[in-house]
Amino acid sequence: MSLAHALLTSLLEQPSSGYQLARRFDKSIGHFWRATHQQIYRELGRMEKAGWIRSEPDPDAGRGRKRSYSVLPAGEAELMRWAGESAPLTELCDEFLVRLRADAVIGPLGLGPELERRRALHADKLRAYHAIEARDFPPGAEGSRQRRIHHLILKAGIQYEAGWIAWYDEALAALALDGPGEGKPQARCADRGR
Amino acid sequence: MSLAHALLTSLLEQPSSGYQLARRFDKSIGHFWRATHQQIYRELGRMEKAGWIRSEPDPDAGRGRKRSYSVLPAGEAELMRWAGESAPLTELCDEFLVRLRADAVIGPLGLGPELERRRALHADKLRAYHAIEARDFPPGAEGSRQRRIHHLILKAGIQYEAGWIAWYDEALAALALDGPGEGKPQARCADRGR
DNA sequence: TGCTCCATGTAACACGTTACATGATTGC
DNA sequence: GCAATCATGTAACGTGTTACATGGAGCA
Repeated sequence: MSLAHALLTSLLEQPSSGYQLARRFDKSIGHFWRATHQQIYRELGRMEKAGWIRSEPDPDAGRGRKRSYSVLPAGEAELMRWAGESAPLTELCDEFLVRLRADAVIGPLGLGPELERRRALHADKLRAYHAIEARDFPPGAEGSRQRRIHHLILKAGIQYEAGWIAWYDEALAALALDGPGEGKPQARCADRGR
Repeated sequence: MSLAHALLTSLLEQPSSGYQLARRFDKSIGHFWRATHQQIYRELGRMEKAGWIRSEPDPDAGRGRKRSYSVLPAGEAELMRWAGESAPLTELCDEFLVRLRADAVIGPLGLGPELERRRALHADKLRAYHAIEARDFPPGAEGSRQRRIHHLILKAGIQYEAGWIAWYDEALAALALDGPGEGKPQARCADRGR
């Protein structure tokens, strides 16, 4: 149940509506913690029931049924309590590695293009992170503790993407040893028969 | 639903009972895909109903009610079909980064010890992976395509752990700038009042 | 009028986790 | 006999995903 705590953090930074939170999650926290709007609404409901947050029916304009949520002292206390807890490591868990292993067992399946595609996607993300870094954390500026932490979090993303890119390069090189036949899975499948 | 496919791969490598699969998942595939025995039994039931695998009631000895599962042609076909699919990237999703961000918002919470603890855990895993690498993939040996792929998968784990270790070192250095007061969360909490 | 975006929600389902239950075999 | 381990399962729950529904606001 740490989506609740991610939301608390986000609401402390700035009180918002559920919709805004969902959109904001696409940036900042969303880089390392995904949530759909349904999850967020469900969680906001629970948090309000628990007394961690409260909602005002309509803060600025009279349009729609927009609600703005803000954190109550109990919510801040809960966040503080939770942040001090120790949590298990997030383990590496990647579906593509299962596919690779399957490929090892039942002959070459022509994963080359998918490998390239994934490498390109990681490269896109890395570029995006670097752009954010250049804009928000220019070299030379020291920054407050808060900014240093935000920078650290961004660096985790950079490190993660760069690591995958390096690995995909290695994988492409290692699988290229199979030669051009790697692109024709059907032939190999027929070979195995069964 | 890719636990099913991980199990198919594992069963193709060697037909086993559910219990053996659960244990085997602690090694090999388990390094990047976790599953409890309950999940595995549930999934094996579904897969048998789908005609992907079959079970023999008692293969070797007459002990217990052990069942041995093996992959049927339909299961192999399904695995091949699935392996060729393209899947979205696994995104970075780490609870601790949420805690860090919370720490940035509501003052220093003394995350230093937890940071050290997590770095040490990653270092343990890295050491374990390196030991496996030294044992199973000695330098100089070329190996078959299958072995190269297994090595690649292991390298993904190594890369992942090494990346986190580097990041934690950076995080420890960046947060050490706060000085020794970082170890006393209570004082800072009181400061904020509210 | 119809289209798109803003904003909130329900319902059903898939997946993973935790707790608990059961019985068989092995070793002291 | 008793404990530990092997081996399989049920039940309940928490979280995440997908599909669908609703209605207001702004604009062509």
